[in-house]
Amino acid sequence: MAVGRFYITTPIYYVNDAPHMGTSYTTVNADALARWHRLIGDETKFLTGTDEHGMKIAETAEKHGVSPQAWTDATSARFEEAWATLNISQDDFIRTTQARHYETVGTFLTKIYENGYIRKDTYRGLYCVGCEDYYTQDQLVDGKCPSHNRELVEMEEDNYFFELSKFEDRLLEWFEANPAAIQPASKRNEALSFIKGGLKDVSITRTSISWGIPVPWDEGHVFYVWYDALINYLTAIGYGRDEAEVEKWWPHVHHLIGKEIIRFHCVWWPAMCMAAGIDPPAHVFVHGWLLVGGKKLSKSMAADESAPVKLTDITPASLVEQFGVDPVRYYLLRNTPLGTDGDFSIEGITERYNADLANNLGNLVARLATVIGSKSGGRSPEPSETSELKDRAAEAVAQARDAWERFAPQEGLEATWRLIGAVNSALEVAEPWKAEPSPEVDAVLGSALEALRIITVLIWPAMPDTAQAIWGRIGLDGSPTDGGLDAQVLWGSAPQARVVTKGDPLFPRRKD
RNA sequence: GGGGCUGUAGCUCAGUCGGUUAGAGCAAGGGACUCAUAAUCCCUCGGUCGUGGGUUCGAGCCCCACCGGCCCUACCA
Repeated sequence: MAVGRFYITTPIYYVNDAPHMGTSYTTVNADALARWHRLIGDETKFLTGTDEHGMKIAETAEKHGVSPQAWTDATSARFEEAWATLNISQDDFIRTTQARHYETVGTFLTKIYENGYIRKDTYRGLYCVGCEDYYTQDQLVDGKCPSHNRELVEMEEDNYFFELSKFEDRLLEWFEANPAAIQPASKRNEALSFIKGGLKDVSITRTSISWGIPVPWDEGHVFYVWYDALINYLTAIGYGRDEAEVEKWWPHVHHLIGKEIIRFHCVWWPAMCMAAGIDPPAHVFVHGWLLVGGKKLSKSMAADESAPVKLTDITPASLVEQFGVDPVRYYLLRNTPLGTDGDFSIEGITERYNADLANNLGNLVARLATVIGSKSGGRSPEPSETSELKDRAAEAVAQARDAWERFAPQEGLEATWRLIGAVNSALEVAEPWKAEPSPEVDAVLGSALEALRIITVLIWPAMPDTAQAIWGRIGLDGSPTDGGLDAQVLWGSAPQARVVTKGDPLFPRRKD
């Protein structure tokens, strides 16, 4: 059950890459979860942002003839725009180039340094001048740099190392004591077996680059990009600046991440927290990847039709333009359970759109409005206390609540769509369009409308615009979130005799 | 190469602790209906649970091998 407070984060996205459907997947899921928790009345903090340091950024900026800061200002803005397009409701958008982040990173890592978990050492390795980075022997292809195919040179550099190896036992204990800290279980096992395989200390600073956060106790060094990035979750709650805020939100955080960064979030990050003397994050939820199964996307989506289509080639804006924001959100949330890999295709989204949105939900809104218009004078009739739909609605609410609590938007929406099916089915049985206006007909239509009202509340976290639109059509003021879920899902709690209007189809059926 | 996750109906996915006849939605076929966006409702079809072994009274589930997909291997949700 809700603890009354909900802090959820996405990873911060690296600004060298444009926002695409992969990053959108994470962000939309986090947004819907945040919205659900706001709906049930939790004090909610939803954090996303951009990761802006590192050599690649500096290089790219130079190539464009601008300063790294100017470059990241421009690219970070693209993420904010993309999230606006997807109706993302973040409470805070963090950038690692902000002063507050420099401050928190300095405080946090100094703490680890003082606690004795950071040591200076000389890093010797094979260095690729093209990449300006080190490689290990087993990363090489034919003894050469995998991306530049050139010979590597033996080099050495003074680095600070985080003594990750000292945390093996403590991490294992933490995993043991907190079986639900990393979900799903399959991903937890993955992290666990990585730890059991033995941990090596990690190099966390560079002297060869300057676009990063300087090491407070040794000015010639900057922190390596991943080490400052993870700390953003603390920056946003004022670590080192506002202890009351930290108390309030930490460690009860929910990190939503993709499976490729398990290691950083489930091994490094908890160890870093331990080293700094704070509790590790309470919950890391790892989702899978959306895969494009070899099906060809339309020309407007892919730059080159002959090339294999990658998810990262699809921009949120192009999809939203084609389908609308809520259908895109719905598809991402509904089609694949969080935690396993899923399939992404234009055929898939079209199918969901037509079946779930146009035929089931959209058509229900339309048919109900029409029949209420002809049989109940266009005013919302009173729902029946003995309607079967009352029980079905309560059931859907309970199932949705349970599902969202478990980070399972897919199941929450499934439960909601079962209720939509029940309303369509109930109308079919009663056939109110055949009868003369009567109290019995009113009871049928009033109950169906009341169920639709509850459906509207339940879809709000996934499709806020659509929920608001239906809310208006069924004659209600304000928003489906007013007063919170418990109040809104009370059967018969809405004002009666409201004006119900039909309007244009919410989701016109698609022919493609 | 090494470490790991995964494979269930044409498609997308459930399947608890090993326990009767493996479920849902979509798609397909049939019927009903005509309020509604050719929508809706009811019924039906559809599975050698990747392959081959093993453990067990009993395996989709546990063990081994192999095959395919994917992630990590120190910058990709």
